[in-house]
Amino acid sequence: MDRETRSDVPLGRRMPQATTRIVVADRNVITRVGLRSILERNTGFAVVAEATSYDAVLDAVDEHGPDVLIIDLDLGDDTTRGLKVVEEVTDRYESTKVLVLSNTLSEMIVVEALRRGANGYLCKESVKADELGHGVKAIQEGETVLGKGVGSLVAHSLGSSRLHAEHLTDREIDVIKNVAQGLSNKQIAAVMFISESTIKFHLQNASRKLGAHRRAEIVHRATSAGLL
Amino acid sequence: MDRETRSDVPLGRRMPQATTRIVVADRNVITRVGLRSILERNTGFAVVAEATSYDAVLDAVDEHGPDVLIIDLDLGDDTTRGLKVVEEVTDRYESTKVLVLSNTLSEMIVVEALRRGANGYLCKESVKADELGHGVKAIQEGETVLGKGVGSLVAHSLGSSRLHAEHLTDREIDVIKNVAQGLSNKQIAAVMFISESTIKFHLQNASRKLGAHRRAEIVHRATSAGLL
DNA sequence: TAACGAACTAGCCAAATGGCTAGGTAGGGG
DNA sequence: CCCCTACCTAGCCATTTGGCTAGTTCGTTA
Repeated sequence: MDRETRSDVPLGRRMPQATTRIVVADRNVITRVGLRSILERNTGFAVVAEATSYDAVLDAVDEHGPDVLIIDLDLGDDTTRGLKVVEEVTDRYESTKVLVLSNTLSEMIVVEALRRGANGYLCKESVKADELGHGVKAIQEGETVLGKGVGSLVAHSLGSSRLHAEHLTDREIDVIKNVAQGLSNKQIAAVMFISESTIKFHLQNASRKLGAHRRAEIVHRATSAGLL
Repeated sequence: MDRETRSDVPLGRRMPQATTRIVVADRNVITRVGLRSILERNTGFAVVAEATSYDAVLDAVDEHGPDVLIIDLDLGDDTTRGLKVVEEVTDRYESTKVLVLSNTLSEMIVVEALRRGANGYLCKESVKADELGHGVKAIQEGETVLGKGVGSLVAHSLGSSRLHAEHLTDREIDVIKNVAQGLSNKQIAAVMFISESTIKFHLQNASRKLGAHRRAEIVHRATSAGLL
């Protein structure tokens, strides 16, 4: 946005590479402090705000208009909200790049995050200290950064027939949650005030979407996809 | 405990509270850096070593004989190994206190960790920055520190009939893993080279131990207990 | 040695599940 | 207006499951 302004500045007097302003979003203090330490170790990076909730992320981006938002998708109870926030930020603030920093590695989540405009996806577990700085720099230069293991996941997804993993409907997720509690179809029908047939219908659809054939597998896949 | 000793020391010459030597064990760099930052913010704490694997923890404790070991139980593929490490450290090095710092909150894990000698259990998600320093100090003074939510979990476990949550056998876990993959008992029997009856036997036992009644629930509970 | 836990096997039966076909409704977007 | 999606319902039938009882073997521990 102020790219024009910058090009007006005489070369000699240009800021010695203006510092990259970063907003960090993670509900975990330890991670926030760790990120700040690692990033500010390199000069040129400044963490200008921290957020611990979805709303706080939006506020912080609104207020600071940072160059990069580093965000953990899991910032509250509503697990799918993180993806929506990514979409909102990349839609509304074109100059703000988004780097997702997750602890779980689910194909569906990665693909969805990228599809909604994320510029990078790193996995907390496997990331090295210097990869963070490099990643942020690379993202600023327009690259897309995929952490170790993430790239192959995306490739796999591209190779498989279902380009964008079909996502479960709200109703299907509700049913699966009840299945995970060990309820029978009849019991689920009772608590959801719908017919047992409908429960089976939703489970059939969920099975197809997840590529599962047994309810135990449905629960497992939905869990590891972070949908529960 | 050493209150007597202290009262012997002339007030003026007393050591300015000898620094607490800490070993941090976590496979995640960000967490390690964050912990170090937060702890060394307070004077009196020194992180003398970091470990990223079970073996490295044992080595580090061996070499440094720290006052406190802060450890994430999930340091590798073998999820139950963390508990064994806690037991080993508290058994062999009586002067080293152990503070477990986990990201998941499972009744079974908490209870097992404490039973094996852990002096504290905090949850990464909910811990506040100052709680860490306070917690380490408290542990050193012989207290047992339970983070927010952890205490009630333990209380609940004490109230319930099964004082120490029965833990699943290796075999049972193997079977459950296959169930999570969506295999039928017959298929599991085939891949494990044992009878279908034995599969059912293991699942019955696992059901009882986990308080589940359906295989989908078994998978869910085993997952959220971090056993898979 | 006796007791114990873990692993293993067998058979029975009611209930639950998976896999299918064949519908109906309401709302949104081209 | 028609198409598409989400949501809802019904019935059929083979297979799987949950829950039980009743055993054997093996290695460890008391």
